[in-house]
Amino acid sequence: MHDRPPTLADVALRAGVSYATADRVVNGRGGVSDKTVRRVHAAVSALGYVRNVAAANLSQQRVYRFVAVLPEGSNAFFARMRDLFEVAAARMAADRVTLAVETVAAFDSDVLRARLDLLAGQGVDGIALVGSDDSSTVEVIATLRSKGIPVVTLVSDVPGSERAAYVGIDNVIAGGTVGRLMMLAHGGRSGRILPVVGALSARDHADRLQGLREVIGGDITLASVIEGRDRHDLVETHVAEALSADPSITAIYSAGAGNAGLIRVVEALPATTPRPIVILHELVAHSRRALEAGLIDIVIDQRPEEEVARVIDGLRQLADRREPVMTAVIVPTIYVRENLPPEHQHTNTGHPAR
Amino acid sequence: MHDRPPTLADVALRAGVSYATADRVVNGRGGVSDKTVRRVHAAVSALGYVRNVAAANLSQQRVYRFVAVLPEGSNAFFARMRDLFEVAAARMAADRVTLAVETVAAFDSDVLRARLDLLAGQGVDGIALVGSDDSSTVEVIATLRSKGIPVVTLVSDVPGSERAAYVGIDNVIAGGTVGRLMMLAHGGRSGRILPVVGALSARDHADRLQGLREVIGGDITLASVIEGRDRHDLVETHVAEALSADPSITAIYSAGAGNAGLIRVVEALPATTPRPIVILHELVAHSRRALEAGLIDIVIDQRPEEEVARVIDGLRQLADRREPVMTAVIVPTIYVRENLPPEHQHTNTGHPAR
DNA sequence: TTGTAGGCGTTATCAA
DNA sequence: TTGATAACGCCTACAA
Repeated sequence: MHDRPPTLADVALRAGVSYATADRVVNGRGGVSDKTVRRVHAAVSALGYVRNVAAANLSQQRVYRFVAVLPEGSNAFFARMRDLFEVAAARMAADRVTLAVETVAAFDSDVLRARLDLLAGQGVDGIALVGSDDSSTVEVIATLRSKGIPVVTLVSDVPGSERAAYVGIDNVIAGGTVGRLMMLAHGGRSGRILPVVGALSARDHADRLQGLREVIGGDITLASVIEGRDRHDLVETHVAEALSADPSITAIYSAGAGNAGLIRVVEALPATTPRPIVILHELVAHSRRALEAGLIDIVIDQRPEEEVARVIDGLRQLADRREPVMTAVIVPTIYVRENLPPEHQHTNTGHPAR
Repeated sequence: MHDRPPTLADVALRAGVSYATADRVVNGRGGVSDKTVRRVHAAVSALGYVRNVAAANLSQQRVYRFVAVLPEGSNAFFARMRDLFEVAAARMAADRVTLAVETVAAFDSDVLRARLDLLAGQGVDGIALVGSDDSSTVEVIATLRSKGIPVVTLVSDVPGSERAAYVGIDNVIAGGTVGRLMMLAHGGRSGRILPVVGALSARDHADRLQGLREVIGGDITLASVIEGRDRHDLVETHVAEALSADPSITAIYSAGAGNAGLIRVVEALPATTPRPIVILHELVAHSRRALEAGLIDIVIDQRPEEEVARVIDGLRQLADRREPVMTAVIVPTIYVRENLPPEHQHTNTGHPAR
């Protein structure tokens, strides 16, 4: 009735071999005769043996050491992500897995490279990093992989690289989603969307814009793109100018950061005319408040909570060399005022501590 | 540099007591003098000792036995959920946790009770079940809890009960979200929403309607509610009637199941007039296809994948008597045509196998 | 090519 | 009130 799961000892017994031989077969260590191999395999499937990962790790004193490398700086989104990693790290101590969160200067691939080389020498079992497009990053990932250290790209992929997996959204899909919502919100009427990005050269922003273009149609047009460099001051002035220059604008889509500036513009708009429809990315403190205040309509979010969970799960699987289950890309989630998740406790300010 | 995490032996050594004594203190087994207790606690925090769960479970030959009880029948949503549980169960074999998925006749609390009583006698470590409102269920949960078996309610809560946690969406929030989207889609114009539910007596459906009511305003009104008993044939005829009887209807919100019927009605609508805005619940085969075909606008989904993950994680934590982290309710997710997740492999048909 | 045995960190039993 | 120690299932060094 209450039979415990079979152990390797059970398998060995049934196959009529020693424990060590059964182990050699099961773990493919070689040096076993064909006849024996078959006997052991038969016993394994007859008994339904499944290796006990916990016991295995215990015997090896296996400690998982993972590192997440995030861009440093004052970005609210990555501050949130850092929080999430740290909370997760605390929860995992009892499972003998450590997760260190590091920050490197954003967009400086030399610094990143140096840091990763260092980590490679220190017995790290897996690394998660926010990808960037340059070839230098591709190389580092290849180097790490050759040393047996799997790399998972996070938020932004490094397509040509040997990363084991990408955890993040598809930005074309995200932009397309925004497009659909814009269509819906215009309800067949004509309209003009003002697109705001950090820079058109940024891959993710460009992808989002492309997704938007693919979906909008009918009487909806695009105004010329504003590049706000993800800085709220620049976003503020440029958007304010664009709105006063072109009264036909009915909607704003901000594909990048610096949205505090955009929100200030909307807030300052005269109450006489209906404000434009506003959709932007990432649920952070200021976008949440704007949504609650009715200043903006929709926030499209890449769910950092889910991303963090997947990164950790994925790294663990890779370190265990289990079948990599690694499910598909993250689905961008749509927040309106009514389905906001409960507010979390904020720890990292996003500003460098020192 | 590469120091392994401290073990209880390290703690004992530092506290100047035997291993067994340190164990007694750490696990609160009593029978230790105050002085000693303090010494051990001091050592624990000095060294930063964290109990190694894997080793503990190994020594106890701990095998987690969880059971998920789902309503049987031809509901596509629960078929999907069953799939998800089964996939998760397979993945967990190596971690010595078994998860059996059972189905009981929907809405028959006597059958449910009998099944649960049986399980209680069989050494189950935790149960997930889809709640229903009746007092009988409240009692069973209390009984299980008194036997030390934690219960997690899933999809539908049992508020007055002693369930350890609820994993599911807040249906008022879900309805409110729909309300907001309806407002957005009408863009200030007037409109009339046709609400479709399974039954007004169903708690979740009623909650969704309430959420909707709380948000809509302006020139948006509600037509009288259709009760379709979650049957696609009834939904089909009633919705068709309502639409032809009231041409002022601009939108349909289906808070329940039986949406295949609703979709057929929309499909058959004359192409002369713009079709109504349609929002419904749960991403399943037919709602996905309708979204892709442009027959409906939005699907609001409770993310069964995430629910299953949380149930398992929660049950495990409860069984381990760790701090129950159990995060808040699931946030209903909004799908449009563009952000559909990749289609999954379908296993359970939703129809009883025999 | 095959077998033996000690150790991983914890629990629990038996002694002192 | 305290201490010693045999499991638990697996890995691995060593022996045959």
